[in-house]
Amino acid sequence: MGRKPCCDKAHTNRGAWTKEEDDRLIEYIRMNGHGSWRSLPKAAGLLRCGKSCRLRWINYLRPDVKRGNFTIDEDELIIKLHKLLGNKWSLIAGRLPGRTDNEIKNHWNTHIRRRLLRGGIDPKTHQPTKPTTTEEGNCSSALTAATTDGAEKPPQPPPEQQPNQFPDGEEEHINLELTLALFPTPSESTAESKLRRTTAPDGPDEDAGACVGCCQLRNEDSHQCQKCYNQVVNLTL
DNA sequence: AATTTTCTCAACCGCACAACG
DNA sequence: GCGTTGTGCGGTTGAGAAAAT
Repeated sequence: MGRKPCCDKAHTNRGAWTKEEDDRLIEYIRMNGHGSWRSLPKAAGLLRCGKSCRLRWINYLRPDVKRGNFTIDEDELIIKLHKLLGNKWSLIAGRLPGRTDNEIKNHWNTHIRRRLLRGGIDPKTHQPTKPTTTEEGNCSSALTAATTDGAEKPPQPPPEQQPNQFPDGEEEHINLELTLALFPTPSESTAESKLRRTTAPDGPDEDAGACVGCCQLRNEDSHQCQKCYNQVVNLTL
């Protein structure tokens, strides 16, 4: 017995999508919604695996996908979120409207990671790979300093305008604007229902935090989740 | 101009997890 | 509680583009 494969590889197209396939997928989802990804390819007349359709839609065809280069601000936000969340690309993507987890993951691996290494920062721990000054050890400055393959370096704002700089070693808190859906709708993904953005004007509880491990709302004095012992991050900053 | 090397990123793969019967 | 199914996530691959020689 065992589980059926997600698709019949012998009868599915693989590799790059054609314009015709894209059009067909867009048209089908526009008319019917995606519904069950598994049954979508057949219904849409595509010789593709449901997973492949989903990926193509989410990463490329969705109308709200932002294409093009990442801005310095986006890079810095990615670094900060990565420091906080690790390789939770989908959560990081949730904080960058129009960016997909795959795009951010690629950007991290091909650009940011390398820049951090060049700047003497370990991209896994976000700590200096060797003893450095405070300034050198700052991920953001490492990012911009290491962008320097010469002319690539962007103009720097004056020090007082540098975003998210926390002198004196003060702990950095960034606005995650996270909230929890207690009663997720069926259409929401699991991760989305656990940790999703909010536009609620009143915002979350002043003392609330979210565990980066189990994604549960925590209203605890401690900075450690009592359930899974992961870090609890502030929701209000 | 031709060839080789490096880089980028779309797509695939396998696993984990939740939902359901 | 267990097995099956569907979905989503993170790691990895490989084709094509760009740069270097």
